Amino acid sequence: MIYVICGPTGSGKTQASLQLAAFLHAPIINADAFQIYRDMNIGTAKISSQNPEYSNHFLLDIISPDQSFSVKEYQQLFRQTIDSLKKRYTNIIVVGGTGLYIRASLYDYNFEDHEPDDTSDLDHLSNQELWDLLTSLDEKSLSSLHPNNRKRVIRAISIARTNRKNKSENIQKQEHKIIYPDVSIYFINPPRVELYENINKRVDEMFDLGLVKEVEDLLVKYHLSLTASQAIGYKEVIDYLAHKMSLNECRNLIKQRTRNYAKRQVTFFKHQFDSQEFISGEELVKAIIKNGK
RNA sequence: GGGAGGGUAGCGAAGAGGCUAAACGCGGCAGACUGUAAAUCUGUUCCUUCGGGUUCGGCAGUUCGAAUCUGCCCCCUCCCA
Repeated sequence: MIYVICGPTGSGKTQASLQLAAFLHAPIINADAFQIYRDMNIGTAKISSQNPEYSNHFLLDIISPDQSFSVKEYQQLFRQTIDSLKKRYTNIIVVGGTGLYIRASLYDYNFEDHEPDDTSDLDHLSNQELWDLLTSLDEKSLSSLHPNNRKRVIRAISIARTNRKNKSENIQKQEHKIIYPDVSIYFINPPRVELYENINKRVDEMFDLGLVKEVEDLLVKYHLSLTASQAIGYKEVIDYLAHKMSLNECRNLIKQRTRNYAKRQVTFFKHQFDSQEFISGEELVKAIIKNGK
């Protein structure tokens, strides 16, 4: 049985996963795009490596912060990990807040074979010009995109011009089903006010734990990759260290962006997954334990 | 006490007689999501029974018509004393 625990940051996923892991004798697979990275600990609210449960985690601390990472790589790693863990365990827990990673891994997403090509030749084009270009290459993909969403429009163009199949064809070929037979998805969705308060509190705690120092060390040790440098809590501290804002502004900005991010996560989980919803991690754990007895 | 500049929607900030329920930004709310996803993007945001109603510090005026002009009053900031 695969137990997927999802929810916004600060909803209590980690705590719930640890309790469930103990109850179900299950390993935990991380589904968080930034806990993947080594040496990014405080800002990602990662479980401490000192915690005895740490060794029970997979897909945690597996990539160096100077490396880029993508859903496709995650999907591969996830499926390999599930396959090997299934030989040893009857239950597996998946926890994380990165909806796309979870969805791409669970569902029959099938990313194109070719690496995305260099799209720098498209940079100077206007949104409208990109849109027109995509219209000529893959008209069907237009319906799922917005002209202002450059990043996605460029991606669709890139796929269409480097692969045999374009994006819309590829998606059409999929069945949009979960590929594993035994998955249950649990969604922790706390009341908004409570969630936001918790996020604010947690950001303060991160600073108390030495977030600024962690970022300083990170910058000394690595040249952060494009993906790693996008982490909330890190990019803001980097700007603070570059004297672009005060410490207080930095702290408030992190809180702000984390709240905004949490809202986006809620939207994703609410609509992209068929899940059982709980208002807290405790409720979730209670329900599963009750069920298991 | 003298002088100058201000008070606009939750916040910041435009607007200087009609085209203004009031640009824009932030925040809030809602949404999208198939290779950067802690990313990227969209919609909405005075009230409303969708007919309309009530707004731009307050009151009183001018005007066919005022957030915009006049008078008085109340606050705020800065300069001189």
